[in-house]
Amino acid sequence: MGAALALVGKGRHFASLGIREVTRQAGVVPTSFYRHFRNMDDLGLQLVDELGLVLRRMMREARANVLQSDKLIEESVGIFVAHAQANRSFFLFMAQGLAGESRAVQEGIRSEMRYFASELANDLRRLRLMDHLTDADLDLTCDLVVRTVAFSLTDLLSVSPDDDYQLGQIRKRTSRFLQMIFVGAGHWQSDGT
Amino acid sequence: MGAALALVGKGRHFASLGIREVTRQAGVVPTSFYRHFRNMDDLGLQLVDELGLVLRRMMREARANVLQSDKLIEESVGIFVAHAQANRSFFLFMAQGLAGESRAVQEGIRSEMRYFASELANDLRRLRLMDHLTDADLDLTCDLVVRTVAFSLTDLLSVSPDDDYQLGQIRKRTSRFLQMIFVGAGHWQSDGT
DNA sequence: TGTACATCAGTGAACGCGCGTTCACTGATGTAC
DNA sequence: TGTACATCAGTGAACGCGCGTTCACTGATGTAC
Repeated sequence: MGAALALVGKGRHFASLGIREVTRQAGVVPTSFYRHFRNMDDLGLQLVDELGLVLRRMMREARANVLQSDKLIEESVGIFVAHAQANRSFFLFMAQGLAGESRAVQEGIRSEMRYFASELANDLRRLRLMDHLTDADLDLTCDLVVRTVAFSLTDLLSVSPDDDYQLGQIRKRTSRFLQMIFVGAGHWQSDGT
Repeated sequence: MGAALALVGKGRHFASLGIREVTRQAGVVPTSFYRHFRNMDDLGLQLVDELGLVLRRMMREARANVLQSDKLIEESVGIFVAHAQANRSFFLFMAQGLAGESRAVQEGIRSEMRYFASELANDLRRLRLMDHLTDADLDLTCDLVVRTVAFSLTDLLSVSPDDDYQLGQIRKRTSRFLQMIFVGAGHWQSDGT
């Protein structure tokens, strides 16, 4: 699994990887592959599971650091960008998988995103921000937020990992996106939408 | 090119297609491939060009139909969904290419999206909606709109093309996303953001 | 403490097959005179 | 109107190579008695 991730990290698309290629990168004989996976799709699914762990770890850190900040959005985006950098290959895999070949992987990633959005909704409810929204509208907002952040992945992963200027630009732009969404959510239904 | 699109339409990922596979689908001998393309990347780039035409055609139709409507957003989203259905394979290719293997294809699609966003900004300026926004903030808004719509592609393309119920759901959800963004844009800078 | 056995990741040879790419070719269509 | 030539999409045989997958194997580690 580490080898497959490494290849994705080097710019390859997961759908184009072969078994021999992955085992070669892993420094192991091709036959060993079958000890662990039935085929590449199976490997992909196990990567999705591990991706889930990475995301949960990120969420935990975000919750710990953000509560004591007055700049919730900037802080959250910062943590997201930092995690995306630290787990570049995982997030590349995620971005690829959303439009990937395997329906199962696609569904898995989508479900991780749904989970993420619902956790975000819980947090906002707990913090009593957005109290004027119905549950359905809060879910809508959180879904939009998660999508926006996920799309930023594409930007993030296409610039060099140590181009700090561009990274800063993306962070700023993503923060503004989220601010605009939250302004929209703040005025939702209160005016004549 | 049609053959490659057809394979993508059948659920294959562009990155995993081979030359022999494409020519087989085209009903032609493998050698013929080289009459038209240098390699698969080259084919991808030419597909991006054609994708541009498809998008421009869509934009033209949207402009023609939307102006005389009082429900700008629903109407626009409807046209988008209709085009995405009619050119399913093209839009699948677009969704794949955003996180694809070829940097050039990626950049091409991204640039089509930028163009789309800037045209949208021009239209909004011309219609004198959003007059209170600076140019930079209007661009920001339009970028966010285009991203949101593009992300909906992923939803759209993962449901069966004739599942009208789900299609309606996606259309409704996407419209609400855009409404929320425009509410946000409408209150941007006017309150204390 | 020592012996026997189960588990399991990794090995290495072998298979048939489809891959990308080369080459010299054919045959239809358009163009010049 | 007819002849000669250029252009160009497609042909078909051939190449060497890497692919996925099978098989019987080795050797280390853990477990039972």
